[in-house]
Amino acid sequence: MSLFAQVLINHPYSRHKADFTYKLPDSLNLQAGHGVLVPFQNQEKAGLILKIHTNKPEFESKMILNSLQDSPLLEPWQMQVAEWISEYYFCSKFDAYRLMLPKHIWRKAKSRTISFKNFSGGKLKKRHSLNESQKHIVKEILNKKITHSLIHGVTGAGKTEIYRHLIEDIVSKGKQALLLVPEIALTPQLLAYFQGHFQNIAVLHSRVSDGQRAAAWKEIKNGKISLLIGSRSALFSPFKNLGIIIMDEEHEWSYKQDSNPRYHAREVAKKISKLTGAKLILGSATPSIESMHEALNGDTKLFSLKERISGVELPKVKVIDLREELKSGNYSILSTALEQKIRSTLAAKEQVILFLNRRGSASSTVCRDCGMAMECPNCFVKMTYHNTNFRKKTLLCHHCGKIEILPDSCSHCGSHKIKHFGIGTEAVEEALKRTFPKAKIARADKDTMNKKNSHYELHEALNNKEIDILIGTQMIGKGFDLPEVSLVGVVLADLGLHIPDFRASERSFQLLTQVAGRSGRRLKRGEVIIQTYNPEHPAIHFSKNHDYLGFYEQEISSRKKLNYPPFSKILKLLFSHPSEEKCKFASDKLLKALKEDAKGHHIFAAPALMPRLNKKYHWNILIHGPHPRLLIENMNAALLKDWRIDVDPLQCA
DNA sequence: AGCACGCCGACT
DNA sequence: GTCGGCGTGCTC
Repeated sequence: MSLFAQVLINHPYSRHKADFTYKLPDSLNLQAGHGVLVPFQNQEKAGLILKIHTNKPEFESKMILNSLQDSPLLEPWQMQVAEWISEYYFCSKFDAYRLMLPKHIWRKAKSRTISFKNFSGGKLKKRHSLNESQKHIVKEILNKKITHSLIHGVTGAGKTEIYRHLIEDIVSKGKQALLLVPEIALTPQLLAYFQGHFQNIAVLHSRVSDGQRAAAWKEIKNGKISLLIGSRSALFSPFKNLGIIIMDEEHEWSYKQDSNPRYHAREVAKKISKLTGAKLILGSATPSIESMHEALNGDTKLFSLKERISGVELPKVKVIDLREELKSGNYSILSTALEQKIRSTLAAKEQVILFLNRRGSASSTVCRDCGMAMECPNCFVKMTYHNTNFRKKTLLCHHCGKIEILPDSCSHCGSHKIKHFGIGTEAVEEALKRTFPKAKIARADKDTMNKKNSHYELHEALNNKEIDILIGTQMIGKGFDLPEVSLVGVVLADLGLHIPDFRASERSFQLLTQVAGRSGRRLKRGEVIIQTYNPEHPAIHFSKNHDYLGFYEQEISSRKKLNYPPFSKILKLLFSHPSEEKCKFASDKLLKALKEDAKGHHIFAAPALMPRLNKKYHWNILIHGPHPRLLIENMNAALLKDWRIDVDPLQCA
């Protein structure tokens, strides 16, 4: 009986039609997962065998020309993950399988072999022994019955040591380990930590070159790599026998991809864990509400580390009510208390970190005669005023990058009365220079951290005490382990609080807790001062007492009351077009079709939070309820053709 | 997405 | 005649 193969072809048309049927030649021993060369139109194209069967198609099928490699490109579990991703996230098989296949696979085999950069060896490190609670957690997690765990551990509680012991155990059993990190900036220090302990380590993230990626791929596939440290895409590496997936900082939003396919690494990791039998360990000081809910009510086992290994207490947090500050006549950026505290910290020769989640000198620029605010012509948002040596008197759009010189008169009425409102990191830097002229002050935001070594250099400068006060955006919230920092100040905690998104509060709490954790990590108890106009807001109130569980309880009860995830599901549909009319029209049409059979779901259409970006208008439809996917699964494909689909969106504004 | 095929106008 | 403009439709 003759055999046929369903082949996914490396051609953009595969986005529309998933696969093509080819005849299997008797001469080749092929199976699902094999890369092959096929005739397509009158060319030769690379493809991937998805399935082999005996059903003779109605049309005349062509013959597979050759196989590209001796053995299948993909492990069986990878193919199942790709199929699942394409179904669950509503993306084409082409896009789903592409996640698994590095670019080099499609190129004709070149003889040039790239030497693989293996981050192993280094001098063997002295082993710190674990404390009792760490030992207990390692022992429990290694218990066969536990497949999913969540480690909730305060900053500095020693999660990394736990990870190391878990990995050691898995590797000693001849299995492979995957350590996921939310961003590249965190890889160097984790790598440095693990290098002295493990023999064959690879690192994989977006900045690794194609050649190195291809080489690492090969070494993971042949089982030589025992530990892979990487960002979310590392999940798709061809592990032969994966034993453990550890997801550090599991609450981080960067674990969700914001382009097609919009997958969440945590959900993919759960799927891979199920398919391969690998253990899944989530770790965070501020677990996502969803993960904590699952740990308290579902099949995930919860472990808590309440104390820092150094024995140093968590920092003392003081909340300053800026309303009172205004009443007492202080209109400056720094409250009296924060200014005094900085002064005494500098006097004690200790370091200060200030945090403000907005860059630039001013967030809006307004004509005081006609009231016009300077807006970006491409994106209808206020332009941010920048005034530094590097960028003098400039208006910059933070969304599309449009730059304009600040006009000396209003383009609308000609008035010269132009004023800036709202502060950013540049403004804080200026204020600090005026108030503390002798202090060494540095700023860390997207504008100053634009070089490859910026992170490293900043870290070095801080460690060598070349900086007394560092002012920065959220990028300084993670990754710096700075023993000399004893004061952290949050200049304005309110910025993220009022975004119309049900996760705004959770996000603010995580950010504040993360930033506060930078203070006094090793030597002595640190201090944190949070300036805000909303001292009673839960995100601020609970971070003051390091009360994660308190925050969780109030947040989960509010989610329950409003029927938000994890008690329901959300699906977001996105449409963008240069014409606002087209957006409205498309939204109306789809909204109407969806509402015909809403199956008890809330559906609403609205312009996106940023209604116009880069000369394009953006509209969203949110479907909210028990099973939003049911509404679009059987929908006429033509209606959804121009829409992008975001399953379980993080941003619901 | 490409690349054929095809049906018209301008040109040696 | 025939070269080439790009509009339409197909790819196992």
